[in-house]
Amino acid sequence: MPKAPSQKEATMLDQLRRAGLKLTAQRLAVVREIADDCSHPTAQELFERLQAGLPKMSFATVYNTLDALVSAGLCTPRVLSPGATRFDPNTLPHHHAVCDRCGLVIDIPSEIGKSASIGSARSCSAPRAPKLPAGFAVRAVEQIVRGSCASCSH
Amino acid sequence: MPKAPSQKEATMLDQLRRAGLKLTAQRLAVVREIADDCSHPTAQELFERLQAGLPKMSFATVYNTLDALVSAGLCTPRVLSPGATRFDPNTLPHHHAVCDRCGLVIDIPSEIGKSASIGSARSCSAPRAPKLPAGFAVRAVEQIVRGSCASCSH
DNA sequence: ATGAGTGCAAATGCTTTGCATCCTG
DNA sequence: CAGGATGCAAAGCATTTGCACTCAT
Repeated sequence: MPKAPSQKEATMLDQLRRAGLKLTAQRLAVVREIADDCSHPTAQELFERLQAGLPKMSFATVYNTLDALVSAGLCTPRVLSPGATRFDPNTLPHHHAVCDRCGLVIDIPSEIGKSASIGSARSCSAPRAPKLPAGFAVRAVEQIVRGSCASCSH
Repeated sequence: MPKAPSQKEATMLDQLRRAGLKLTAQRLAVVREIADDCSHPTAQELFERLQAGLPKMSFATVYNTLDALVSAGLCTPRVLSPGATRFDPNTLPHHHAVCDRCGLVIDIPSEIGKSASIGSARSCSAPRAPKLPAGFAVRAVEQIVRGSCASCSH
């Protein structure tokens, strides 16, 4: 049996509707696939998974839909390593840990208010950034922690 | 007249020699081109500039040489936006400001010891990273400040 | 019914690879 | 003079584009 729509999924569909975008079978499938996926999939990966349910879906549609989600502010493209853009449905401020060896990506919630050595995206997003070039208007701050995950460090 | 070799250039060549790599005309040219370049050029850009002095140099050689520099720890590949890897000869800990509109990349020195909301790479590189996944061995922390540069904000 | 959305296939852009040739150490 | 390095061209991926057709609204 098909699983029930998650909260996140429902919200994303709702926002797509509000943005005046048509809810096609392909978009429903992409949203369902990515809404609760914290693995930061690439377009390739999503395409492959979606083949199961929609054998005729094309790459172009996957990219189109992801672009629509990005434009609607429902997910963020991330280039965490060379080769492929990943898509991140987590719209809360957070950073990423990336394993150099296996490529695993793990979300790191930014702890707002904590006197962190790693600042949160929110607290950094306007003031306090040190020595920024004059006139630079900050929109977002990303942090990437590189290293080896538990499995790869054995 | 050809400009005199910079300090940085001389050091890089020295380290390549120490690494047992042959100093070919192509490598000399790549090192000279990148050593004091803080614009974070792509392989394409370097290739185009190098054409002037070495019309027969191939792409493969540019990539080979850059790989050699990276392996020797003399420069770092950076994927700051989708599409192309940039090469960064600055080996001191620092972060980057990236302009969303024109793609300009600006180095931000990490101010070690400052109680910064943006932590320095060094101070973050082992302890203090909040809520890191258990067993994750940190090698480096990157920060990317996204927004609009002075010219693009007009 | 109408225009946004889709599928297909070809094109593009960055990077890698295979192999014969060259040249540094 | 031997093995690393180069040049060339073709192959490999990720992503984009053009266009005729389809379908959600």
